[in-house]
Amino acid sequence: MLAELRRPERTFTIRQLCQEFKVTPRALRFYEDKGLLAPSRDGMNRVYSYKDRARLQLILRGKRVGLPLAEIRDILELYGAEDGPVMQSAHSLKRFRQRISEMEQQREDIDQAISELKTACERLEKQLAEVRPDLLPRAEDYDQMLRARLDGHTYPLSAK
Amino acid sequence: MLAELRRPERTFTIRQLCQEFKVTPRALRFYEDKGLLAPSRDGMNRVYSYKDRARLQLILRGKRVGLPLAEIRDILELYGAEDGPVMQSAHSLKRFRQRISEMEQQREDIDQAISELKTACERLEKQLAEVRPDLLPRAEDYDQMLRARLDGHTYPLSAK
DNA sequence: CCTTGCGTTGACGCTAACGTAAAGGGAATA
DNA sequence: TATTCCCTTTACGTTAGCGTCAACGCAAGG
Repeated sequence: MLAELRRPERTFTIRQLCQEFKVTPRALRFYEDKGLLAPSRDGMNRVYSYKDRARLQLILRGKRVGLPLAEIRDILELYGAEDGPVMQSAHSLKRFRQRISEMEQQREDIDQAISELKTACERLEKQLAEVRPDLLPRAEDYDQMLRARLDGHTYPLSAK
Repeated sequence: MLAELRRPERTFTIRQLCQEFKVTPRALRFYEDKGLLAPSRDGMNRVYSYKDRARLQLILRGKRVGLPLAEIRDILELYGAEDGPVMQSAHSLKRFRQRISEMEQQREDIDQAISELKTACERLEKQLAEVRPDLLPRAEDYDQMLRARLDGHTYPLSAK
């Protein structure tokens, strides 16, 4: 009984999660409809637990790297199922390994794209500096650049 | 006149590019329709140059990292335009910088996802080893892994 | 001449991932 | 009591990115 006041006892309304993660209620209900979330209910209303919140984080991360919801759902199931028919697990294993190598490829693509976009931006900036120096990025923008850079590898928390 | 026989004189039919990059003619025409490609013509027929091929590579890479075609088109225009209205370039510059930091975020997400998927796979594999060792990956699968790794930067992946 | 094969341009179809009302329940507040 | 929120479900609308015919042109081969 004492152990239960840990912390993860907190729950969330749909609005709270939506504001925190910048998504719409429609999206959350949609994910639920597709089997990615399964919040409990208080009467009619949805009640999201800490675990649900964690799942939502995973869902959104999956989305950012371009996974379709169906894939994300499969991955989430993998996390929550030590059980289940083993044959299916064996099959999942293959697919996940494949996913991994795909994502490694994707990582390379991103690195490439980033560096190319960077050099292209520099070129554009130089050209702009010659013709219209007044249009160049100012303090405001550098501020944003710095924040991005610092958040990058100093604060592993980020997630916004 | 002598300089013109460099190499990039080679051209490609729509089929050739499609086979090389594992896309359909429909896709190429679609990209053209959306302003991402502009091959020359031999009568009615499309003739793709080396530059067109290069653009296609960029398009596909963009797709793999999750960029919408419209974004990719803008980026491609950035590469080919020293000219154009400067004001627009100034605006583009901001957007591209933003894109860059988005993609850096995306890179982190992918790294996270990869390592999580890897540990999940290992867990699953161990569990499988105890119950059904006969279902574990065999030579065949390693073969496929190797191929994936080697082909890595030659072939796209898609998710169909 | 006719088929085979690769090319073309519409035009309609389809899936994913939501957006956007429409219509209503239940609680708190004016 | 009436208004105001926040929640619910059902259902149709929308956008991106092609897939899939349909109908036709042209060139080579049998």
